[in-house]
Amino acid sequence: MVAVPDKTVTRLALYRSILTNLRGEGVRYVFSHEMAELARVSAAQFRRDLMSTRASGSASRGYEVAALIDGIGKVLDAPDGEGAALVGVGNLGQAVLVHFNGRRPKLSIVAAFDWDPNKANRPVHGCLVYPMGTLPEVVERQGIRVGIIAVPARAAQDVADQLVAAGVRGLLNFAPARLRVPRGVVVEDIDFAMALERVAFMARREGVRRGSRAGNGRGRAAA
Amino acid sequence: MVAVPDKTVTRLALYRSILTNLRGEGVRYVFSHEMAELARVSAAQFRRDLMSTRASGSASRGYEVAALIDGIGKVLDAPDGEGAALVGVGNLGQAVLVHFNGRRPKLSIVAAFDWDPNKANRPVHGCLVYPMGTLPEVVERQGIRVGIIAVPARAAQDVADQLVAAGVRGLLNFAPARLRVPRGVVVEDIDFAMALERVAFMARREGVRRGSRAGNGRGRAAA
DNA sequence: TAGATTGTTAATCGATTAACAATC
DNA sequence: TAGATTGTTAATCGATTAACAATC
Repeated sequence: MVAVPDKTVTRLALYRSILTNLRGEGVRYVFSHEMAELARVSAAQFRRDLMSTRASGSASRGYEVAALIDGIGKVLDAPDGEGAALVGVGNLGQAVLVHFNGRRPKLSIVAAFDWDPNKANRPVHGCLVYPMGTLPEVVERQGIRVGIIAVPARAAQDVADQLVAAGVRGLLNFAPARLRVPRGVVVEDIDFAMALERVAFMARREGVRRGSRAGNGRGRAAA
Repeated sequence: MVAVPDKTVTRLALYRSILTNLRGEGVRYVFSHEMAELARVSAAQFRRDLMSTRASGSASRGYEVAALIDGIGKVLDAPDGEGAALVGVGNLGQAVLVHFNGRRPKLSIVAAFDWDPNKANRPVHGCLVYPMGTLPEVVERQGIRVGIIAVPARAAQDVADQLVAAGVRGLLNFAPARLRVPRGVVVEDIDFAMALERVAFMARREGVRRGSRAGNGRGRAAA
């Protein structure tokens, strides 16, 4: 696996998301400056990021959308596909299932867990919900390496410990709690409150600025 | 308003989240190296970030938790508080309401909107839900400047346009769609699928690495 | 005091941008 | 062809880290 910086990974995922939408609209080719505008990066940045995917374009037609999606997949995806486990099937967990449903062929949520016995043993949004007690067995048996924590903050550390003990090496954590994990386990936090604070702050700051092009590309002009 | 880089803003929000938890546990003082471990940054980074808050510590006891929370608030918060509007009260919207509920005294969701007439005109998780048609009037009357988009992708652009037309200058967007907004409007995207892809990739990469300290601080050791 | 931590600057590191020959 | 875009390197920019005197 070639060394790809984290920020490049983030952008590649974004490019793929945009490209998948474009493909859905029937677009076959894109120029770097078109992609750059959608992704809110510079065209040079986009071209440079593509080097890690080995995808190439032509000066006359730009890049073939399908080829880019393939190329990015070769970098980002596990060759044989990968399954993730979701813990917590409340409002948030269900929203995650819906948002994720069939978005990526090589990565899907293959098992969900919940404490509520009424939710167990039936599918929710196409994913079977298991009783919480079966987590170690199910995760281990299915070789799941990625976990999604969508439980209240007070339960998050316990869930993380269980997932890690069962073999999970990457956690997507929605709970507003700092998880302690062993070295080698990756944690990515998504905290709604923090995100909203950031937006509110930046919006206020943007209001102060005199329409300069200062900043990092956010708050871009419309077409 | 002093110029604070976006990344510093992100970290300040994180520090406050951690500090609020610590205060809840009765912790009065912290050293920079303790905060740094929780926030997964270097101690120097933390001390440096604090300079923008004017908060200071003592060599013997470290920083006073309450003073730090105050100092960060002076940088991040609107002096008189601020309200946000939520559009879409499905699973995701409700999860956002619950996660956000009372977490920040100076920033709260003051109005929610939904197309479903059955949801309208009654409170959900403490927030009144208005019929979609009243959005322009309610947002304008309440002077709301921040909006949260928790609707399906196909409706996201229309909602964004409505919010912006009503005066909103910052959008937190959960829909997997690229929003086009006028210059001066800030958009922050939260895409579950992209986040999970990133975690899956980094977890796989971490597995390949030989326990070096390479990387950017993620995947830290437990105590 | 001695040991540890804070506040702050200079040095380093890495990512982004600018530039341009090669290509279509 | 002429004009525009791609692929890739060198220059720039900014953020992070290292270092250390001042402080408790």
